[in-house]
Amino acid sequence: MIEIHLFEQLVAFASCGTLSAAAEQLHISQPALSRSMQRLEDELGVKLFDRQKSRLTLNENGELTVQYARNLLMQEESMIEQIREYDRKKRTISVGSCTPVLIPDFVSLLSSLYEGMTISTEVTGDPHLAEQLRENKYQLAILHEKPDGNIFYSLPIESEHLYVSLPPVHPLADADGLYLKDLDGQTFLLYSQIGFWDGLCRRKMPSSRFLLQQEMDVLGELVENSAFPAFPAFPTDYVMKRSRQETDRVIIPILDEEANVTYYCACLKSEKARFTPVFRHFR
Amino acid sequence: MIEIHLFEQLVAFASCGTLSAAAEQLHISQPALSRSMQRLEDELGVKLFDRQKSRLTLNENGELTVQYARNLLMQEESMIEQIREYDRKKRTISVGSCTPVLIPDFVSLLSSLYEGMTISTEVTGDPHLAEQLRENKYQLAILHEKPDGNIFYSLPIESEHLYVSLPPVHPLADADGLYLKDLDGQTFLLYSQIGFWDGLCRRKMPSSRFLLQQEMDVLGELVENSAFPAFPAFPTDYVMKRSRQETDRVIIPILDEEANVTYYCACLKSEKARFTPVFRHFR
DNA sequence: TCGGATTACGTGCACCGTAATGATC
DNA sequence: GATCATTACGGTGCACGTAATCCGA
Repeated sequence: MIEIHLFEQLVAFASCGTLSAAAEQLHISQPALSRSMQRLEDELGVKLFDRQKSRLTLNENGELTVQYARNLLMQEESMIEQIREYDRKKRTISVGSCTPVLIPDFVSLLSSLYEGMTISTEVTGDPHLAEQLRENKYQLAILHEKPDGNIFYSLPIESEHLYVSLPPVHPLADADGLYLKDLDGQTFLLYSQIGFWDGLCRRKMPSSRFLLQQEMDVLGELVENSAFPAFPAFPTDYVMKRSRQETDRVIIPILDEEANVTYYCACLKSEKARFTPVFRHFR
Repeated sequence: MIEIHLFEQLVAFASCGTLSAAAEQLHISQPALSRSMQRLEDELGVKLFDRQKSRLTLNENGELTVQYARNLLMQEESMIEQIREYDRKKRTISVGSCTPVLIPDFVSLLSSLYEGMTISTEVTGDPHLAEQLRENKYQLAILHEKPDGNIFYSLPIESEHLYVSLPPVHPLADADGLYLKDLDGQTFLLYSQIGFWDGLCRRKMPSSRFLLQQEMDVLGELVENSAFPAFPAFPTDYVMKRSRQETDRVIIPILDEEANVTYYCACLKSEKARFTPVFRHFR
């Protein structure tokens, strides 16, 4: 068995061209590297270099060995990476959600139920969330519809309604309710992490422009100080229930059928047992 | 980068079940192995074992790592083997021949032309000799016909005629020449390393039985002291020219067209330059 | 003369083995 | 008490770095 660092040093030499350069790159002395290469040849029982007294070059054996060695090193590296990844995955619960609003509560719930676990969350507008759940990219998902396929277990956990926030001076500000198509063509402030709502807005209001905001704070600021209608800007009932902010904005419900959403929490049936505490909490 | 001997030790532990047994197998002390495993966990940053104070077992990470490690070790082993093989191949010239008779001279020719090289020879009746030459199983081949395909370079080097050796009392012993079919049905002594002649005899004399002899000496002995007809038993002209043995056997030429053979020496065109000294010798 | 490889040589520390300790059956 | 793992400790070999040497452009 030949230690892998010898191959590593050989590859360094192949990349650098000289022992001195390679030694520097490896942070060892030149003689040490020289001896290592001699030892490598010795242990292989194969000459790897042409020695012209003041110049060391790889011969055919050497070139071949470098190829193999690169391969071996990559293999070991990837192996180590996968082991670490495997371990990490076991101590993290990965949640994919179509909406940002439920995340904080959901995370604190998970944290209290699964002590020591890392909870990682991702908000995505991707309609293939269920597939990613199946592929184990996520262990839990929050979806805006019940996932089909009998490999999933799911439970409705919350419902939400979409509102639009308008400035009082807006021509539609006195409506009791609005369809999205009524608003089509206007320019909106839109939170970028809005999840699946994003797709709905763009589909129903194809002529509108959306000014994406990464930061909720910035969005709030802009909402207060501009005449743009805004999504979600605390316009969904879930958020409204919780933080009744002071604002002069008019909040108008959207009448489209799709503006009424029930969120489902889902996991693979095979992991149902693991997550019963979560589901019990919502039942 | 993690040294490979740590993985080797881990695999040993997995095979043996306890540190003590593994340590014995590895010819190191138990504490040394214990520390190695701790270091492995440390360098991976991943726990590999369940420690129950007096019993060490692999956890899930450990099982996975063992799988990967076995793989890596096999890969390294095979890599080293291939490097050595590659080197060895460069210092040996491998010759495949359809006949044994030319081998001694041919080997001594090669030995004198390519000092330091190992000459390895194989006599084969396999009709796919040319293919094996193309596939680099051999660098040189001695064939009984010119190989076709313009990837080969070849030169006729010798011709040979097949004779049969009969005891004087044999009913056909006074013939001037014989066709193989005249001999069909009889039982022959046959040298097992006869190469392609073997196939010819069996094809032309399907009803005959052949008593194969591995040793030329034994064959000679049997020829002298039995009434069986024999091949080749010094019956081909090439051999006859060189060693005119004392024998009371009658040597009769075979009249079949195929009994007259020209041998070709061949190599890949791409290796022609390397072997010009050989071909020059025969030209 | 400088840059690069190898050889010579002294040293430190990494790793080993022995011994002791702890734990479990 | 036997077996097994871990910790403690002291010794040693080995690989390292520095220095010297050799060689070639």
